[in-house]
Formats: sequence, structure tokens, C-alpha cells
Amino acid sequence: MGRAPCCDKTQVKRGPWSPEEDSTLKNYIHTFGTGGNWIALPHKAGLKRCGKSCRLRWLNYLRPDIKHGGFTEEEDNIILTLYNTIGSRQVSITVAMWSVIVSHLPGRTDNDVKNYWNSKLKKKLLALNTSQAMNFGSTAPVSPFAPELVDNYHHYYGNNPDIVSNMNYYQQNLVLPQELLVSNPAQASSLPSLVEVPDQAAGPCEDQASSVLAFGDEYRVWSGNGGVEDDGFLTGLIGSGFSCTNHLLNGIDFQGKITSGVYPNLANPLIFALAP
DNA sequence: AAGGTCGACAACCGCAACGAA
DNA sequence: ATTCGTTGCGGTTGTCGACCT
Repeated sequence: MGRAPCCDKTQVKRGPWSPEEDSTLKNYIHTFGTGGNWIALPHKAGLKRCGKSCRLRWLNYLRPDIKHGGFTEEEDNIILTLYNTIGSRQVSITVAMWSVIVSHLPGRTDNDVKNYWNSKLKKKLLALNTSQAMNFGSTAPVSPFAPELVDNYHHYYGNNPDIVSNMNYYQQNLVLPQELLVSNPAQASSLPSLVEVPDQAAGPCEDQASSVLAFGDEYRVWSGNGGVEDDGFLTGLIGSGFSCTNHLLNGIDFQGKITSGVYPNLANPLIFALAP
């Protein structure tokens, strides 16, 4: 028995939305909200559309906080960096990659970023890697890291020997960190393990220790007021070099064990900490 | 001017995860 | 514990306008 369809496709309108439909949907949601039920919404709002279609139209186009228009160079860098760090879904595990990337691009939607990636950025990355291969000669392997990304890592992590070692390992084995973990757990276990940073007297944070928060690890980030800012399970490996001699870093107060990952080239680096 | 090609973007599809009953 | 409806997501297709031949 097949799956029941979410709506009767013969009874709903498909294709591009008219301004009238947009207006109807917008007005309804402004007045009543989504009601937590997209399937029932079009009927209540008087729209001859599938609930999924309404949801998509709202999330990708009609929401008031959507940023329309071209991507900036900074946004390009964020996407490229995160894509290289998180990897693609083609590595056979379930990773909500676009939603993770979009969470660092306020006002952008996953559909926007996905389209932009497929139409432009993928080619940009390919061109970078191709030129890199030509520089090394035709027999040289192509690193999964574009040269500018490698530069970013070195810029942010300096000459920390563990970080340099990790980067070299990834490049020599032609794997992204995530792919490394997924394809070969034995190799992953040879990477530096998590370190516990003891509670110490206040002092400046410094890029002093290397640690790796592994794929699937639980993490938690505390905000300055002690509340939990974010938690979940890591969906990509982060090679990092941050630890902290006190609990305050970039205005975020950490407690208990601390380890972290920092995506380079972001205005607000992502800091990960182990839940105590 | 007409037809073909390409790129950008909107929209749809199907699957997996989630949660309530 | 199981079922089933709903949501969220990535992959893919469709459409339209710009550009090229």
C-alpha cells in the first residue's frame, strides 16, 4: 500500500503563485498564525493550494524577515567555508546541511542558498580547485579544501602544530573531516581527543589547545546569563584549536568541560562546548 | 527577427523524522 | 510499542527572461 497523499492533487492549484494568493496567505497568517497545521491552513484561508505549497511559499518568499537580492562576498565565504567544514549530504549520512548553513545567514532561506550554490558557488569552488590542480601539475591530487579556505584556517589557527597536523592529514588523504569520520572510524579515533579544560581563575582566552569534537557528540553552548543558548548533536566534525582559561569567551559564559570548534572566516565564530 | 541555449529562481516531489494518539 | 498524520529537508524539475547565433 502506498503512502497517502497530503492533498488531492486534482483539487489544488499548482504552479506560480498569483499576487492575490500571496496576499491571502500573508493576511491569514498575520491574523491567525499558522495554527501549527499547514495541511488545514489552505482550507481555512480559502486557498486552493496544498498545505505543503503554502508552507513553502511562506517560508521561502512571504516571511517578513526574508532578505531578497544578491549574495555578498561575505555570505559567499560563509557558505564556502561551512560547506567544506560540514560536507555534503552525499557522504551517506543524514545531515541537515543547508539548514545549518542557513542558520548563519540571517534572512536567507535554504532554498535560496541551495539554488545559489547549485548555480554559482559550486562552479566557483570547482574553478578554484581546478586552478589549484593546474598549479601542482596534472598528477597532483586535488585537495577538498580550496586554497583560500586553507589560508583561512592558517590565518585563524596560526601555527598551532595540532591544527597544522590535522589540516595536513585531511589534505594528504584527500578527505573532508566529516568524510574521514564516516568512512573510517579507525582513522578518526587517531585524531586528537577531546580535552577537558579545568575551571581556572579568570584570564584571557587563548588559542592554546587542540581538540576535536567528534561527529555525533552532544554539545551545548551557554549564554552569558547562564541559560542554554544551543544544544544538540554535532552533525559535522570540527577541527579546532580553541579552549579557554576562564568561562568567558566572546561574551558567552562556558561552564564545566570546554572544548570548541570555530568555523573560520565568520563574523561570529561558532563555539561548541561539551555538556557537563 | 527567430530560434536555441543558458542561468536564475520558484515550486514540486518523495523520503525520513517526529510526535500525538 | 505501534500506527499514522504532519513537518522538514534535499534533490529535482519547471518556467521565464536574457543572451547568443
